[in-house]
Amino acid sequence: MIRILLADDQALVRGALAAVLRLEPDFDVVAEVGTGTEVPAAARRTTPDIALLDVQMPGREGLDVAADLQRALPGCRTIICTTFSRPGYLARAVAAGASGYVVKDSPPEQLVDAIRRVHAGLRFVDPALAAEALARGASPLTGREADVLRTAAEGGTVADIARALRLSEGTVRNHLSAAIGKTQARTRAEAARLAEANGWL
Amino acid sequence: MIRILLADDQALVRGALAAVLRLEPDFDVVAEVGTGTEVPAAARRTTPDIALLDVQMPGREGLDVAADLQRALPGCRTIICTTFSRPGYLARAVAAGASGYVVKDSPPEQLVDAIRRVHAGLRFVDPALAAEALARGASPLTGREADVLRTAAEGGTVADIARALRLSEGTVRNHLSAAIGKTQARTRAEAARLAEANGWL
DNA sequence: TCGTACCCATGCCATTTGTCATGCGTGACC
DNA sequence: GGTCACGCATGACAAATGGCATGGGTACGA
Repeated sequence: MIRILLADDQALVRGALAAVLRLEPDFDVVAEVGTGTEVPAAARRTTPDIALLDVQMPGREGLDVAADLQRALPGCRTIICTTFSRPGYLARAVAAGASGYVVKDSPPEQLVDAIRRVHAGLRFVDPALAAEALARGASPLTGREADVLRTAAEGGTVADIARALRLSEGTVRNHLSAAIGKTQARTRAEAARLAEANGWL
Repeated sequence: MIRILLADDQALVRGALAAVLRLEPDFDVVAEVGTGTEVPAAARRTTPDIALLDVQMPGREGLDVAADLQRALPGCRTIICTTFSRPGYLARAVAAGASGYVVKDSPPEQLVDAIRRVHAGLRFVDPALAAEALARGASPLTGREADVLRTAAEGGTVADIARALRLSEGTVRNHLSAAIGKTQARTRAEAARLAEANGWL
């Protein structure tokens, strides 16, 4: 039996996924949680073989949780399962030690297939996304530029960003300017959109 | 038997939902489609009792499709099922003749319950969302303000928006200014975020 | 040790943006 | 017919923004 931990904040989706996974005779969904913070405790309690994590969850992001889980339970492999096919997310997932990456666009069989492969010690990455990631490459943004752009995405003024990040306004403008240039955008809003779409934030 | 049409662009979610609905002995999922444009044809072919529509789908939005479906197959009742609990969406769903509105956050039992109620001729709206909608009220934006704000959300400059909407730049600035005032924002980006979050776009 | 990359900051300047006042036309409503 | 809300436009002005140059500090690898 393959023991599975399921983490997704949308109860309807989580329940439905659990139902479809339980249809496989060799699958056993041993835990279902709705937040990232619950994952470590649930994993220690149920010792799953596979942790299926959504990227966006209240509390802690799936990508952060994956890294911790990797250290705490080396026997448990993680698969990231998300709505967003963003190259940057894939890169971060791999860096966090995830063994698989499945996009929610793909058919259910692909998820089942991914779980079997990862359980067998292989890796699985959505083919279309893998190609996309290779084409787009890594994030051109420096850490600070990403911080500033992330805060700018809220829609506040330069003063707001500077206050939130405890920087001078001039510095914020410089980082924004650099980010706008690197993303080939013309306004910070566009830069934020592009960076977000690529998973660079 | 309650005949159900399922429309959701995420194949994994769609498949999982179909699986969980098929567990109910009196439910029959007669059609599964991944785009809004496929819905009318599939509905005519399979004559479902209930159409379960996601809001965001490629092609046509679920809300638009709902209105058409209402006219074409009066016997088929629609339930909107979406990730987003936005008051504005609920208002538009009701206007489009939908009989139910379920948020994907809610547990699977609630969806099953909603389907049974709607099939029985009742209405069903997620309780938390209904309260939210009452509290926030309708959109304060005029049609043109919403247009401008929607275009502004792409991140372009005033000139871009003016060109896209064939308006003068001054007019665009006026609409933006009005929208910023009404949403109590301080930048157009913030106004766009707030309006989007409320489903006013 | 040097070069390089990054972070932080300051200052300057042209452009863009947000705000306001004002005007005109249209359609809805009393 | 008058009033009102709305869309569209123009003009003007203060503030915010985006480029760009410059300089200092730190960390890291050659």
